[in-house]
Amino acid sequence: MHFPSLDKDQRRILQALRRLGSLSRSALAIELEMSATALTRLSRDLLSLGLIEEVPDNGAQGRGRPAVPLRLAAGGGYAVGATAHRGMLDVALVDFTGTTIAAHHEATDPLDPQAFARRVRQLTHMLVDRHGLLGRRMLGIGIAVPGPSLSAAGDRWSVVDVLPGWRDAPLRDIFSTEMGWPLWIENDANAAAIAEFYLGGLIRDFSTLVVLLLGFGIGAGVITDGRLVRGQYGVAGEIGCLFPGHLPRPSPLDLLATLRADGCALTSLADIDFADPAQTPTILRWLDRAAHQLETVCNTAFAWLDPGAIMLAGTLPPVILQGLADRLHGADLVTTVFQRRPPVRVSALRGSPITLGAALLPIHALSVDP
Amino acid sequence: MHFPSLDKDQRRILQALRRLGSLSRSALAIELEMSATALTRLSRDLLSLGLIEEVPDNGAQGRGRPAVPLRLAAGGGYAVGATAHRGMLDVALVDFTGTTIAAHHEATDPLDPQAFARRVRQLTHMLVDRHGLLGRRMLGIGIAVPGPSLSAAGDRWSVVDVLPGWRDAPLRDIFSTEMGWPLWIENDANAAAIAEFYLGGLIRDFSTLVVLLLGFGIGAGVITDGRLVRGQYGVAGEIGCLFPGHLPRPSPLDLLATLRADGCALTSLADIDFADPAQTPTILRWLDRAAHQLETVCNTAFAWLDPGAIMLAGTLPPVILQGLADRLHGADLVTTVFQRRPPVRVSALRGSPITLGAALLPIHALSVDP
DNA sequence: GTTTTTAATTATTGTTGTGAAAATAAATAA
DNA sequence: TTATTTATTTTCACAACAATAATTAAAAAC
Repeated sequence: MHFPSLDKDQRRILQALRRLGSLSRSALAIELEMSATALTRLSRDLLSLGLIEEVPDNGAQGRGRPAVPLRLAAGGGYAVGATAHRGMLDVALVDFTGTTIAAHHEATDPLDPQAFARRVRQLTHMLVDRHGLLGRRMLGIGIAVPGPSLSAAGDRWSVVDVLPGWRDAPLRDIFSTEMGWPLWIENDANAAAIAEFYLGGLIRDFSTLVVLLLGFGIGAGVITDGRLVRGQYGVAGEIGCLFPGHLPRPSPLDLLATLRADGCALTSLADIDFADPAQTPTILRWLDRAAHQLETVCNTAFAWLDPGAIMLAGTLPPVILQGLADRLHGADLVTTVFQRRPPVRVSALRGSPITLGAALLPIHALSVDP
Repeated sequence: MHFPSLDKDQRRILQALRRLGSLSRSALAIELEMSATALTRLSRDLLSLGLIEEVPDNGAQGRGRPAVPLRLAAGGGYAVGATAHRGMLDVALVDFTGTTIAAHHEATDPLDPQAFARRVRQLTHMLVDRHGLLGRRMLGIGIAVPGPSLSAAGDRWSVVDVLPGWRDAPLRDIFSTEMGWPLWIENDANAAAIAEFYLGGLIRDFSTLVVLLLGFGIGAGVITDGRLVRGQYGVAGEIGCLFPGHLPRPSPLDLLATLRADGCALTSLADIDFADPAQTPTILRWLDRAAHQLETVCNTAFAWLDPGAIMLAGTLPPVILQGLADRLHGADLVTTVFQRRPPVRVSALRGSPITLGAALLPIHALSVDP
């Protein structure tokens, strides 16, 4: 059922192309310290698997036979990602380069895992049909769930309890019998980290990064040396617990609550509007307070993990995330000890990093050795 | 010059034996999901390299040809570890199983890197001679330095400035030209983490752990999935920066300073004595305060890394470390969110975990793929 | 055109690793 | 003693792979 697992050298080629875009065989051979012979064979295999392709018209390059750059082939396969929120269902379809082919977003009644899996299967079939992918290689499906794993194996998940029937259910069994595709289940913040890594371009410059996901609550995804950090029992990055339960934590719901407390009649996160004069003062106050709380988070992230970048992502409007980043840039973070600017940035991904990251999980698994 | 690098499967065998002690070929074949044929070949190679050996008289086991367990061979090689402190020089010699063959501790004038390397070479030759290791396989030398790396490559180090001429010196060049052996340089807390992992028995139960090293200042070593976490620029685990510069941090020097401020005339850490009635009250107060400060450290470690264990190690008397651990056990750490007891323990290693960990670096490098 | 240059491929050859099945080893049970 | 059982080793045919050198390809320089 699984796509044949790739050789270590084949994975190295794919990862180099993912990092550097396109490279000729000879450049790859130098980059990866392999012989040209080996590279010919490996690239032939990858070409015939359809995972890479030659870049067509490549302009003049001077004397000698022109090099033919290779790049990842969009048609190398596709993958599906899905997320469950309360009352929402998100599905994304990406090609082998990670580009979004289609994204689907719908409001639903709260679904139990079985119903969720059935609906995701339906939607997948619909999207596959609509985009003419029938018969093309399905690499698998990634599902991002809010909440940490209950086991290192990732069979059961402590899903936040707004999703009825999810907590402690054997999600892996349920999903894989319901859908039959190769399956990855991952924490939503970890999925977002994967998305920022591959699609946000961080893979070009960094091997270690942290993604702060301001979503339902607040969580973090950590990648070190190109690998997700899950911890001994799968709860690494659960930074929500750093905030005492009786105090507000810097999450979107907290902003919503703050706005309501100040008399703004909002029904959902979507109503938050920085430009609304009724909201601006409250939002500014919240930004100051939330940024102050995030200082601790950033400081401890630096101290423990030394990430090359800390990305802010989540459901908040970009303006508000940028407000947090600006305040953190101005703050006295511990990076100054090492004479570095705090590398806090705002996610620039179009589309939900959670769902995109979920869709990238099957592709990520092809690139990283087990 | 390097010991021939091992096959991935050979490394898997060594790591399984390091983890599980001793296993017969057939048990190994099952454990590692290899064929008996492959295991015979691989174990023959490792036997002829002298890295493993058969366990002699193994009692009755029931019907059938008795299984011959294999184990790591002490004589498979030896490695040297060295640490520089202010006015101290520590060297340890370990065999391939990680057992200490000899340890040497001496007081010196502050040494610059060249002089340090020369002295370590001298001592190594002396210990090698004294223990009849001439001609035996020298796997390399590990050097633990206090302070973080200045680069991901680990060529230059931001060594704490009590060591004159170390900071920002090209340590790798200096040491390797001076000694000529395969060389690893590592942060002292990371070295301690390696020691706890292999010698403290944590490798049996955990793949993710944190070691809090209360040494000159306070630092941490992090291992996730059996690999050291160094971060993007090599400063992961530098948790000293979490404590504001103008306030005391929970380090041995701080305890010393606290005792002195209370009128106890101590000259060095070695004079700290919990049983001394003049010191006890101060130490108790310090323990409460230090444990409270460490709560934050432990909480953020749990939140970011989800370690299977947090080990307390360092130069403080075990009684005092145990006092910290007891207080942390009683504290309301965030692990309780996940219904777990905080797995804080005190190092049980005999000998300096820093120097032992340094000596294990060449051995660790044999086991982990690059 | 011919030469030169660089890129990529194809023999060629030898090495290495592989699992299946058969053989051997060393014990207990009958 | 002989049969049985389990562990390990050997045999063997074969696939994967790598490096060198020779070859082909496609362009620019002459």
